[in-house]
Amino acid sequence: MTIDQLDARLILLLTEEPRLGVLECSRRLAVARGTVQARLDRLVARGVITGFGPDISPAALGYDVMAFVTLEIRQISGHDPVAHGLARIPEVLEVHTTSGGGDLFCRVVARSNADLQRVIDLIVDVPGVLRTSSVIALDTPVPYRVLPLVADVPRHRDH
Amino acid sequence: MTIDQLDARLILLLTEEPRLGVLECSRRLAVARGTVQARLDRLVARGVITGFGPDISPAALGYDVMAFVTLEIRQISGHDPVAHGLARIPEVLEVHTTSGGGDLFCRVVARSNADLQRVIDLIVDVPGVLRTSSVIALDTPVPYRVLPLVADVPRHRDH
DNA sequence: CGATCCACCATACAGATTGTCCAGCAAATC
DNA sequence: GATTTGCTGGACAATCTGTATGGTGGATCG
Repeated sequence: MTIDQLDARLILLLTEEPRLGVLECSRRLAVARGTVQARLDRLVARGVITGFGPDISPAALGYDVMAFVTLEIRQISGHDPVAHGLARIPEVLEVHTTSGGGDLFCRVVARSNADLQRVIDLIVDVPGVLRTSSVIALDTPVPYRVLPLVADVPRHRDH
Repeated sequence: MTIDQLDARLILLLTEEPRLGVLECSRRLAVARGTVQARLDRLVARGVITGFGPDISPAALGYDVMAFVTLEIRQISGHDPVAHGLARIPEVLEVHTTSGGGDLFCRVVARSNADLQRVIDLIVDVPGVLRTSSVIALDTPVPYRVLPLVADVPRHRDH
């Protein structure tokens, strides 16, 4: 279940210039348009490409502070209800359960350091949350990326 | 520096159905095509929309294991060289410097738990890295999202 | 108050792109 | 050897894009 070189090149191309249409891609990749179309459909069907949504910068919306929060939760309450409660907080951008056991881990944003306190208070108010410990991200030397993984396609013959 | 309701509706629409063209958007939002075009341009220019790249699922590429790694680094070496070294590892998806001080925080993926060990070894080999502690993400009850922030646009009159 | 600026609407037109279908081929599969 | 799969190259109508125009109402400013 891997992707081949053409897939990788297509993904790379689209990542660098997302506005490209199928036709233009086919020209750049020197393959037939139908091929690009088929590959794209296949990548989406396989779940490799999960979407083409616009990428939004929370910072540009005024959410300048980003932090990672580890939650200790009450064991008996289980992960799900807590995760549900967290999902209702817009500033909570993602939530993961961790290997630790009774812990959840989440990424949050806030408009300022003071605002972060408000957000953390919201989190603490979620039933089942016992304690939180947060770490503020000051800088992001390597922003989220996946391309290196994609570019790293050797001669896996697929299928 | 906020966005108004129309911007928000446009972003929401595009997130839900990214393949929509400008024209179709204008129909759905009941505004003129030129307006949508102008809004989109403005959002991109302002940095609110940072791109339209395809979203890739590492899991679909065979990277089933995701983990968060906290790095303790040698103070004198500084953040940057270390971050640089980390950036060379494809499995390192993002790196943040944290409020702690001598710490870096990163998200990594791997093909398996055993493979994670390999990745961590790569990280430890980066000059300046003293120690690592990693937490494996078992599940992701709330996948990364930004829409709630966008949807949360009251009557901020912009400008 | 009148002039001006700005965002938006409505419309237009040429050129390009999309969705779709078809036939021919080559390599891999059974 | 027969079949399936993936790619090519071509073709079509319908649609969309880039770009431009003029007109309108609201807000700002001297």
